[in-house]
Amino acid sequence: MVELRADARRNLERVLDAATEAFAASGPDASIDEIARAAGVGHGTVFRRFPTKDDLMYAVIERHVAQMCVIAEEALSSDDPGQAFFDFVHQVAELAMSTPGLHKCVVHCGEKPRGAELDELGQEVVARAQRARALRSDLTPAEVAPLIRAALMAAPPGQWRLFLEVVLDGLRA
Amino acid sequence: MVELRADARRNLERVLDAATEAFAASGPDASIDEIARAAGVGHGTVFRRFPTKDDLMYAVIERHVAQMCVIAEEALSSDDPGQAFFDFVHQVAELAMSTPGLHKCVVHCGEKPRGAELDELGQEVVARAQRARALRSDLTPAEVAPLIRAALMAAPPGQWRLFLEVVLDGLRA
DNA sequence: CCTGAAACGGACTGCTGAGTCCGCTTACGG
DNA sequence: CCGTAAGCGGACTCAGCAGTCCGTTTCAGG
Repeated sequence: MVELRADARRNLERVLDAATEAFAASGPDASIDEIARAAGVGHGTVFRRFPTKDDLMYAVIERHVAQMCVIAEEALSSDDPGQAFFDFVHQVAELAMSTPGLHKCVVHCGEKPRGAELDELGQEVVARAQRARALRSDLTPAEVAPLIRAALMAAPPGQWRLFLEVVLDGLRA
Repeated sequence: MVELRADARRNLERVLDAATEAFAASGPDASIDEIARAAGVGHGTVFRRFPTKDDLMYAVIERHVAQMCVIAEEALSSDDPGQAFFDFVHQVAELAMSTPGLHKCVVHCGEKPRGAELDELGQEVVARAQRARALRSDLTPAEVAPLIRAALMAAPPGQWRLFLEVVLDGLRA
């Protein structure tokens, strides 16, 4: 890809905007047709840039996932592993729940964009908190994220912070 | 519906058996074709008895939901509302998680077969426990079930009891 | 301005799954 | 054992969605 023609660049931008909006509204179920229509292009145009729907989704959520990785790395560099865990969860939840639809996409994509990296970092944050006796350790580090995610996604619109508190209370050692 | 011809009754039974198995295995995503094939009938036969897929699902899960209603009513007649709540949750969870696929169907169906009734009973169980100061009361009774359900469904196969304990610990006053 | 490569977009394919229809089959009462 | 209504089942319609193809349009450099 040397350079993008001006109209192509414009359309690419429109597609990404429309896709972001659509995925935010409908999660992974948003259809390519719907996105193309909203962007004012034919859906062939979408597929030229993103060979599959998942590729488009990766492009849309990459920024989010990367941001979460940064937060995790900050948590890992803290010298209070317990507090770091709770701060980390709150920050990531805030980010995820600002656009629940997109977060469903992150879950849907699993390891693909940088999900594996994020998982690994998150698990290390948990493991450190457990070693510091700030968290119950009968759950494995890998199990903590699904539990928290499930609680967040199950909450009615305004209530996710409360649901999160309940689960975090249950997780404390 | 006066009487059912012998072959019809036989087929109806086969369909219900196959549907139960299929829904248990795949949740609400099981297809009518798949069920009809497993039952050894054409899918037209399925639709004659159950005009829509949901109707078939209702028939399959009705027994489950009714059973849960009974458990809820027992809990309501206890004179220790706190303990009754925890016993109730454990029993319902045991029932639901014995066939997670069917439970997904129950959730999918929402109010239809007797879901509204079950919700109401469950909420009363919660409310009584809250009044007895056995449960934190910053959640509304209607919010408790979704939270617990989410935790159960998010658990890896063998771990749902642990996930349940975590959430229940978080819910205690 | 003029041309060719890049980009476009919509018609098309292929798939899956719900729900309908109707000609054929079969149970069962007389 | 026979007539008929109940029952059967698969071919069919309809809809939605991912992904492909190709004739047409448009950008941009010479």
